[in-house]
Amino acid sequence: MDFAAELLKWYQQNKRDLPWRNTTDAYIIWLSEVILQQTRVEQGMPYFYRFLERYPDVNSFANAAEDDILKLWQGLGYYSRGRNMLKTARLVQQDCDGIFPTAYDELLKLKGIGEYTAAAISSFSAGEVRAVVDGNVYRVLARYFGIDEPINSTGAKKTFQTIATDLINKKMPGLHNQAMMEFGAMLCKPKNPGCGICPVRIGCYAFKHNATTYLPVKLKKLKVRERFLNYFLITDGDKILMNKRGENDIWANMYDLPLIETQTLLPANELFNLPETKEYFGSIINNTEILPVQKHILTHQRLYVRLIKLNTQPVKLEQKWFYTEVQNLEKLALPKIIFIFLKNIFNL
DNA sequence: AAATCGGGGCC
DNA sequence: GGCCCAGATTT
Repeated sequence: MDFAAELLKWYQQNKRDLPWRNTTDAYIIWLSEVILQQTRVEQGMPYFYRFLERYPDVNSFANAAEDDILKLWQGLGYYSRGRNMLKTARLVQQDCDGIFPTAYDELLKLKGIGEYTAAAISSFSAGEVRAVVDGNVYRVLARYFGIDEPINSTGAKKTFQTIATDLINKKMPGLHNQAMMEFGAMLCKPKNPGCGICPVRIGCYAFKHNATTYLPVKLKKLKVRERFLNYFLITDGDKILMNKRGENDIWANMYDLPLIETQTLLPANELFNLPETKEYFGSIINNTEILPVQKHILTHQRLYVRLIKLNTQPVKLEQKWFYTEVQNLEKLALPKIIFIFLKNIFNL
C-alpha cells in the first residue's frame, strides 16, 4: 500500500470527531477554516460553536455589524479574519443570492480566502480535486520525502503544492486532505512525533535518517519590535473614556483607552512632562495611580503596557475618544490586555 | 519577497 | 524564551 493509502487508512481508524467534518455546507466549512487559520483546533472550537449559533447561515452573518463580529472574535487574535469574513459574507449575500460558492476559482476571489482555504472548502464541500497545503502538510511531506527546502522560502510553496497535488486521491480528495492534516496534527507532530506507531515510517526519510528534529527546515527571520503603551483610565460617574482604534495597526477597529506611546519606558514624571501628555491631560502629577507594567507578547511585537488612573478629566479630547457606560463594555471588542485591565477594575 | 497581523500551548 | 498553530494580505 502506498503512502497516501496508508494515511487514509490511519485516518479512518484514528480521526477525531470534529463538528465541521459532519457537513458539506460550504458556509459552515468556511467558518471553521477561517477560524482555524494559524489557530489550534482546541482554541478555535468554542469560537466555532458561538459563531454558528449566532450566525447559522451566511445571510445572518452578512447582516451583522462589524462591532458584533469583532466582539465575538475577541480573544482569538488576527482580527482581520473577522473583518474579512464580514466583507465576504456581504458579497455572497449580494452577488451570489446568499449561496456560498464551492468552486476553488470562485472562492479564491473572496476576501480572507487564500489557496489553502479555497482548496479546503472546495474539496470538503464539493469534492473538487484540490490539495491543501497547510503547516501540517509542509511538515508531513518534508519529513516523509526528506525535503530540506525551507518551508518559508521563496519557492517552497510551489514545491510542496506540486507534491501534495501529485499525491491527492482523486476519488476522495476531501478525505485525503483531512487525512494529511489530521496525521500531521496528531501523529507527525512538530515535537515528539509518534514515529514508534507511525504506519508509514518504513518509507519515511526522516525516520530512516533520524531527521524529524530538523525537518521541516524553517528560516527564522522574525523581527520583534518593542513598544511602550501608556493607557489612561478616565472615568466620569459610571462612564469611562474609550478610544476606537484605526485601521493600520494591531487591533484594527477595536476599542482600547486613551493612549500615549513612547519609545522607551519612561518614569512617571517624564511621561507626565511630555508635551503630548500635557496637551491632553494637563498637569496630572498629584492625582494618579500607576499600575505595574504588564508585558504582552505578540508575534512581531513585545508590548510593555501600563495603566494610569486619572482622577481628573482631560483638557482636550481626541476625535476617536468617547465616553460610554461601563455596562456597555460588554458590547465593545477589546484586545486581550485591555480586557484584563478592565476586568480587574470593573469585575466584568 | 518580506513584513505584518494575536493569542495560547508546549517544551 | 522559542516554536508552532487547518494562512492571508499588504507593502
